[in-house]
Amino acid sequence: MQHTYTRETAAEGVENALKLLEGRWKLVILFHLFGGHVLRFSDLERAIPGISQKMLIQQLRQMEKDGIVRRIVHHQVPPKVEYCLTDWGQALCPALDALLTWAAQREGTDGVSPPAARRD
Amino acid sequence: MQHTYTRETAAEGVENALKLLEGRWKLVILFHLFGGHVLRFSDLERAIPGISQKMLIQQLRQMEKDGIVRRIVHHQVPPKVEYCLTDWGQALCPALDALLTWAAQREGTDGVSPPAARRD
DNA sequence: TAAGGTACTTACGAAAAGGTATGCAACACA
DNA sequence: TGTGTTGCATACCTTTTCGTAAGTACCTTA
Repeated sequence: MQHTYTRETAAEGVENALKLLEGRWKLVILFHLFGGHVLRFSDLERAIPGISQKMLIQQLRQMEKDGIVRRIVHHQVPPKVEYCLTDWGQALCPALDALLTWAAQREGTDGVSPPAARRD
Repeated sequence: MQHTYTRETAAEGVENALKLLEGRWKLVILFHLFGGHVLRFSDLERAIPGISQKMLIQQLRQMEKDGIVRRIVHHQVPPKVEYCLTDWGQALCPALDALLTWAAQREGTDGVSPPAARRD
């Protein structure tokens, strides 16, 4: 299958892709699930210091709705819910790798002299 | 040169890379400059319907500070300022392509049934 | 009967991002 | 002297995002 993009549709496509990854904590969660890891809610909570339950569930739910994360509910008491990546979620790896590679190229390619510290 | 990433540093690296691309209009601007295009402020303004001058200059300035965009000032009256990508900025192409490819894989890989329309 | 563990939900407020509107400096031209 | 062009800067407001804190449902165990 082949796609042809105009400037606008390409920009829109990437924007939509980025929207799925934006949001505080999403990438941290993703990288904890990469590699086929299956983690409980409380595992993630413990693994990611500083995150609140609200944020954790919020980001997980969005990624689930977006088809990146799979949610597995075990009907027990006390409750047990596990999270892992979908195949499509796992397929993110090479794309993120490309970004990482690009970021690493920063020094040496161009005459970007200042350290360019962003103020957020 | 080789990097080894932990879950955390990889997530942080990607986060930092994404921060450079986040922000309304940035990708649209980028895709207008890809291919070595050199555009004036007013060209971009006209090329991107809906953008305000404030947003345009704001995003351009950030990308300039981040080393993605180069700003060329011609001291004339009326003023003439041109914008183009740095080499590093151009190097973004393959990474964005990887994202586009990933996004296009959505259907067919996994059992993501609903169209998953995001409410923004 | 009370305490505890798990996976959430909800209310509230601060901060950041984004949009609209207006102003300004410099000079050329009429 | 007044008007027009270009590339911004600034003030103000709305919307979205993020963080904190508290509460809930369910059943188990002491």
